[in-house]
Amino acid sequence: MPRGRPRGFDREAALRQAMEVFWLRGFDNASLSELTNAMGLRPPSLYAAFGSKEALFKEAVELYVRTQGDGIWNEVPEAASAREGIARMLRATACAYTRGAEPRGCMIVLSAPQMQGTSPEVSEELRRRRAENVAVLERRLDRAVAEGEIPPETDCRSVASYFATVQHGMSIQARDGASREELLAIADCAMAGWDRLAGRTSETGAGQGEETRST
Amino acid sequence: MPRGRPRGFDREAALRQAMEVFWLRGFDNASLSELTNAMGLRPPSLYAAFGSKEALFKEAVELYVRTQGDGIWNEVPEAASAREGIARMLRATACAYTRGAEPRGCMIVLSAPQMQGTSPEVSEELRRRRAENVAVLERRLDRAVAEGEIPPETDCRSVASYFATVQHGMSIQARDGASREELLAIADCAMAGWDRLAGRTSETGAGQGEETRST
DNA sequence: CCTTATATGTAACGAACACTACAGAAATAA
DNA sequence: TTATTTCTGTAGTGTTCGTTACATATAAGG
Repeated sequence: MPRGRPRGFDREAALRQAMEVFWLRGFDNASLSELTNAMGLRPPSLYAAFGSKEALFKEAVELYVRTQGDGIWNEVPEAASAREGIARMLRATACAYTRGAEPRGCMIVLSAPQMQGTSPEVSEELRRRRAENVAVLERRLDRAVAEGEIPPETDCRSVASYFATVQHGMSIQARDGASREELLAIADCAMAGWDRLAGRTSETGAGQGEETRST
Repeated sequence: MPRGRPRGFDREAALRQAMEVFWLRGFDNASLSELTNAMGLRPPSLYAAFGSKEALFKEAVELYVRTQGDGIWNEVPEAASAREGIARMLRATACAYTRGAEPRGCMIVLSAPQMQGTSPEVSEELRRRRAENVAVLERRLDRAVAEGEIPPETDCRSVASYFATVQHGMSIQARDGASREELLAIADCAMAGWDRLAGRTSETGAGQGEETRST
């Protein structure tokens, strides 16, 4: 169906390799030669297929969110309770950040955290996605208020920011070499304040459950 | 007393300017021309006085720790209780990260968070300093156990990692534009789990105090 | 066949990077 | 004074950066 010479490489596979490089090295530290090496192609092919380094990064971020982030953030709206959703999100984070090989921590957090790199577009895109994650948490907490899981006087915005902050911090810990057990322990510590943060109206039997730290 | 031509600039003032640039932009993103511009000197003077970009950065980090970090971390060993020390550390963090102008968040966290920049030395140095902060927290918690403030079965290492994680995450939030009030609310949320994390043996009347969130 | 359209490899582009050779300037020591 | 030592400004070094011109290769449409 296409008119000219067909592409000689798998676009999706190449994008996946680019994602790994950006994830590991960040946007600015990832050089074109490093990217083309990992992707197995020459610069003109990269520019023909993706447009620019910046555009390639944006696609890589989308792929990251689609393939890596979903397993973490899907839990929040889908879980039966806000408490369970957030606890699962934190535990899934701990597992995702210590999965196998090198790239640990979150690409959205680590790719350009100074907000002062060569591309303001990239910084802003990542900030927007981080804010969206906070919003996901806040919406779930608002819903929990509406459903009577947590009391109406709960400061949903602050609580959402708090759990997002823990999740961001876990990226640094992961890059510093924290093990899965350590990250899981951190996740459990973060949940320890739930009753104080979101009252306790039983309803879901909030006092028990398996959220006590065991390590 | 010195033999040759005297230096034509204030070394400390120049180092302070360099610190600001590294703090705002990170190690790799801070270019030599940007540094020399901010410091008000030419490259040969910089290299004569500091040796290299990497050596300049290390001195800038020392200056940062000495002038910015002390106000935050001194509280931990000095406070009467571990609880008070950690709460003050988090509140001081919230204030420090929203002090006046641009550079927000922690230089130690934000300067090279990918651990994959051009200088492994720099990454390792920053990682070491982050680990030292965790150790400060853990030592204070150990002491609190010894003094009977918190129960002996407390997992001091995990609790220390947890509070360090919150502090790291606050750097990201600060760069994303969080206000002082938001960061203080996050700090209070982080402390909400204290009784669950470190038991409660009264001793310091842990149930009351001003740690309830107000915003 | 020829035309058109897209992809690829070679080989570069100008710009920015960290860094420095060199000569002159400004101080002390004799 | 002259010699010595250190700092400074000019003007570079070679390298790498992201990006692209250009010729060639490979497909479909006519």
